[in-house]
Amino acid sequence: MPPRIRSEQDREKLRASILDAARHLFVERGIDAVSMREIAKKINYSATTLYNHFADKEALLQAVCDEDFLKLASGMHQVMQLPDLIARIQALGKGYAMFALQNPNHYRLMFMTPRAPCNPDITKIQQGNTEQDAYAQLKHVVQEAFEAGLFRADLSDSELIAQTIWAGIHGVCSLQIALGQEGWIQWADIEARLQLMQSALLQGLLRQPAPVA
Amino acid sequence: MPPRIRSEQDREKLRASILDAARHLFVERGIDAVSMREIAKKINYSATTLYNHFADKEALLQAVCDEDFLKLASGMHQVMQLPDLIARIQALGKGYAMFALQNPNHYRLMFMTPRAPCNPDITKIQQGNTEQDAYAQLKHVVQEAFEAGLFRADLSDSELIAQTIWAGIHGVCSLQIALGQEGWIQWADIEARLQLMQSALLQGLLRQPAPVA
DNA sequence: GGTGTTAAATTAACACCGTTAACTATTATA
DNA sequence: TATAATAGTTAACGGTGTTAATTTAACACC
Repeated sequence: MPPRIRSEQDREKLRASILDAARHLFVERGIDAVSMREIAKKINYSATTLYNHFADKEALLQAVCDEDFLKLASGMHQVMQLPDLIARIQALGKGYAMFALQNPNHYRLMFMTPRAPCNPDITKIQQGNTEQDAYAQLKHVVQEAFEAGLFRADLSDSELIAQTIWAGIHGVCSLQIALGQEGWIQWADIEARLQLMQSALLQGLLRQPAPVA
Repeated sequence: MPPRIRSEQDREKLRASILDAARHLFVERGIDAVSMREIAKKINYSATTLYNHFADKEALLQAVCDEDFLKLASGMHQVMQLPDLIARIQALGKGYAMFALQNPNHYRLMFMTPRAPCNPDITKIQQGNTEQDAYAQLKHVVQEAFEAGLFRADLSDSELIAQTIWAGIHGVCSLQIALGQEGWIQWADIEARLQLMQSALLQGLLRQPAPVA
């Protein structure tokens, strides 16, 4: 009932703990199944307190997403050290898929759920900044490979190439997340599906015949 | 207030009109944003009447989905007449993508939304029946092509191949549906993305070097 | 030390949601 | 004509996101 917080630092702490609680519940039970009241109860506050830190549920969701985008991007960033361009693309795909499959509910929130016609400018992420935007990293390395002449001669748009690679990996991951439990499909092993998507796409896009698996 | 319906036929009619109203609203505003009360109001009934025809919202949703699956499958079925196997695969992909992009909210419901751990056996669709199951059709033609020796020699699992092709097309469509309006991505033309995904995948999977676009 | 001000947190309330129970009015049948 | 079944209704329950009004405590200042 009293203000338990006066310092700006403590305020940040509470904000973070709201985000944490929300993230845990979202991951555990999915997005729509979690109420503001539950999130609040988990950290022993009343629901209305959340509104002192986030405008509404959508904004809270967006904040959780932002953190996840950063986490994904920073994971990717490590991989960007690899010297070989093709190996780098492959490692990006692998890392991206790992993130998706290990955080299916985050991934769903981030890449499988259309939100406000377009994400308003509420997000704190600097899109295009390779340190914060995983897609920008893929775009960058594909661009490098393109300039090195590694792609088929009839391909003239490196952004289109990057988007195709992204879509391929995303397709495997998102089908697995959405329908992986469906009994009526005899899913092949998810590793095999990812592997084949990677190799087939690269084989189809690269000038040189066969990349090393 | 009175029973406006006595014959079994009229009962079917009402059921169909509920499905229609639900579909329209879902397509218009998305799934979660539509309430049972709204659906009912649209056909001038009270909300509880819907429960005489469908166990709950989930079941109504499932019924709408079932109809869409059938529609998709029957669209695919026409294409299966094409004599050339590769052309058939390409046409399947094209038709699938058309359906997805023209019915984004249906598609979201069908392939981008994980529901009950697995879709219970409530569905009326006969999975595996090529007349009712679009995936079964793709599987079938890929199997044929596999047996005709059209794929790379190191590929030994035709189901894995089919799932990879599906994932590729699905990846392009679902990214478009979920993020197509996002301003921070300079999306290439959707037709070009579909085209490249098709040609690159086939190029990477087929034994013969280049399929005809 | 008393005073006002400000900020954090709470309770109460609103309008809506999916769903169930109880009820009403009509029809078919006996 | 009485009875049973059925199609539809209203009322209600517990839950949702969110807002308004209110309490409580800490601070700044005279």
